[in-house]
Amino acid sequence: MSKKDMHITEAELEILQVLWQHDGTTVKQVHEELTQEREARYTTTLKQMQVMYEKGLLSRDDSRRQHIYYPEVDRKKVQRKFMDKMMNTLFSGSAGEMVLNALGSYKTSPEELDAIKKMIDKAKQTKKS
Amino acid sequence: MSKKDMHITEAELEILQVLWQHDGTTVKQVHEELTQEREARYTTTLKQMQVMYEKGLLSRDDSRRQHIYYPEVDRKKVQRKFMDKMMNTLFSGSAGEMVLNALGSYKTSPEELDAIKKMIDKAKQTKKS
DNA sequence: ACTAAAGTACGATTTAAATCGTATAATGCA
DNA sequence: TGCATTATACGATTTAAATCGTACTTTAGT
Repeated sequence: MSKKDMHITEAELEILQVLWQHDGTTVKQVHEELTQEREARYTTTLKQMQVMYEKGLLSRDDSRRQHIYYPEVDRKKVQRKFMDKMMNTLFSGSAGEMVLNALGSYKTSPEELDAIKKMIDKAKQTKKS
Repeated sequence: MSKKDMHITEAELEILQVLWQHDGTTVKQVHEELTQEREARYTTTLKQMQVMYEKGLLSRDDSRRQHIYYPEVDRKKVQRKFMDKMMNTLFSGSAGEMVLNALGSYKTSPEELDAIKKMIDKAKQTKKS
């Protein structure tokens, strides 16, 4: 299965989230972050990361005893993939509806609001010219 | 399990999507819509809807032979729940990041862009006062 | 050199979701 | 009435994800 259409599970997503935030992560680190949210045995986390490694979702440096893992999938691409699915199954394919909903539901900082406005203006600009 | 924290699966979401678009739907209708996307036996769809009915996700009128199903979960609430999860596991909890990403990735109609702008202005207004 | 501590490896099990086949019931119509 | 058609009911199976226990390995400290 190509990495492009690889199915990423819930648990895998949680692990990726941790890995994306560091530059090389041990199983121990990941496990500690995960278990702040929910319970799990250490070997469960370990096994999951091993499976992800076999699938090619992660790479690792095993030259030392404590292996160091790295994400091998691009965060932006994964975000995109999940957004696509959500847009299709929950917002009838409308990005606008999704965005309106998000802005209506969550607090957003003024800086981000400005950034969004700029992005909209840019999009309109492109359309006009 | 309360409907509030009920876990909704992928397949269930697809079925809900169809039901939300009609005012009462037969298994046959749902099945026909689903199989435009992917293959499945009729009894698979039927069984899924029966399970959803038992879980309370759907209600139905079985006074006639051909049962009519209705969604019993609110679309907005389900959207919200899935967005929450996505925001947390993929956008580090930042709605702004998610919105910027969505606007950058998908085409959005000028009307919707205006609507979004209005919403931003309203949000800012609230903040100031 | 021995042992405790801290790792990884990996098969086996459990849990949950999705799929399907077969039985049965109701309906319409020749 | 009898039969083909179109439904639902539901147990059983398959598939996939997540979890865990136990065995083994490496390292550091004494």
